[in-house]
Amino acid sequence: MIPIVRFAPSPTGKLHVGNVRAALWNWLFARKAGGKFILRIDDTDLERSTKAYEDGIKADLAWLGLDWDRTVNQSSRFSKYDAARDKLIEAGLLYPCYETADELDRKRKLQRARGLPPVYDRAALRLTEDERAAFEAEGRKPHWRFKLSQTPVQWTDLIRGETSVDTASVSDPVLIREDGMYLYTLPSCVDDIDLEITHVMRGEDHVTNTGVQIEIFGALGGEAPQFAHHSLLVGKDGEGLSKRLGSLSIEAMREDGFEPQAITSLLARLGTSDPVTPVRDSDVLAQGFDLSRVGRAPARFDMGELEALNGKVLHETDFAAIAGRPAMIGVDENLWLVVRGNLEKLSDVGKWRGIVEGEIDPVIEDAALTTAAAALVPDVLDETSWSGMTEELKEATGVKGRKLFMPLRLALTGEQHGPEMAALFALIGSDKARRRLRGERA
RNA sequence: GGGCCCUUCGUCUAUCGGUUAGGACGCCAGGUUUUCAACCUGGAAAGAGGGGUUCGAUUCCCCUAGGGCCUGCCA
Repeated sequence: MIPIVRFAPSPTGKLHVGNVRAALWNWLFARKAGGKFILRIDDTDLERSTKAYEDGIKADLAWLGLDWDRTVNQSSRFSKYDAARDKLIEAGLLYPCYETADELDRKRKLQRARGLPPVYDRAALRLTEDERAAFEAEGRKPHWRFKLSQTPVQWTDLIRGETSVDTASVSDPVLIREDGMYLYTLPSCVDDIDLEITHVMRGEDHVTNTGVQIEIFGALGGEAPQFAHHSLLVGKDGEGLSKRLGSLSIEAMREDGFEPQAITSLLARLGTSDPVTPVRDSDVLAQGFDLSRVGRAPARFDMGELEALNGKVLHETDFAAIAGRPAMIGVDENLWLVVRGNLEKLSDVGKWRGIVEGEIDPVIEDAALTTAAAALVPDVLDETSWSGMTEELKEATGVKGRKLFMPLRLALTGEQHGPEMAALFALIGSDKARRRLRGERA
């Protein structure tokens, strides 16, 4: 049996690190096993779902290199959900309710105040024909709830092990809203059956849903897939991530200049016992992906860690792999190899290109030294010129070590840190080098 | 309030009752004829607290504390 998994975002917002971790893990799981990865767009909420968000989600996934074998929009499958609805009604497992949202809210508050769990009391089940007719005559439209078995539901979770949810402590879930719109629960089960999903991997915020959905799978006559619930990501300080999702959107990260491989390298292994390392090839991540190495505690997502990893990804990137990027315009392989080890973001390459090809204001720390150096710059520079010049300078002035090299670096690049000077020196050229060493803008 | 899950170096984690509690990232120091990166060597760094069970608990049980999630006509 080849695994078939799905990632099922609602197009009501942007993808963020939490979402993407779930998407990535599903993708890795499928990739490793030679299975299928289905992108299911959960757009049953016609009002909140937008094509723009859907396109954005697809663009983000594509950018991250997560390709899908098939894409399905729930909004085009309502007839299937209708059939499932009818089947459940016929089985007596889907019943109409007439409480308003306010009434339900009041009930819940009352239960809580009395220290009781806020579970729906099934009052609608006790409605007589006449009472129902009266509500309908009032113009009330029903919403529909699934009748839970009120017994413990058990499954072997691929991450959490033996897991159970007692559906006696859960409200009968509303499957269909008053306006006839399907909520997430039923379509998800219908599609999982219909698309022959074998494994559902999602965040642990869905654990209770899984208990409910296993009953729905049964009621629909389908076989429940295997489940794996991973812990959620939390922020650097251990707080829930939901508060600052804005800056954590994949779109924002792309705009910030992060490499997709940095994101996938971190998210694939964060929260597992595998070390986080820069991995350019996602298939390598896939081969090593193993649910038995996933921890159960919430893992911290730290932007600083991503930044560090982003640099490492760049340091190992070959020119050919990156030459086509907009930030690389005007950058040749030679320059790339010289500066890549000093990049944090790809956009930094522009700074170094400017230092080599453009003009800078030299920083003169030791004018006597740099002036002396200017006189020693050969007319034609190659990779060996630097050591020759610095050697002569050392003999002539007696200055050595950091006191010798740092003033030269500052004058020639305007920066305290940077790539190997021998290589940079040659790229800058003798003319410009002389002027910079004399403190002239060049 | 109720339910579920979680708690080992700063971070991610290993440990299936007996270990000098291991690794990775990060950090610090030294080396690599200057810096950054890379690399090499070395180093500091952890069992939330309290009770049990046991010859022996990081490991099993209970309590407390802390954190996450659920508790929607959201997904």
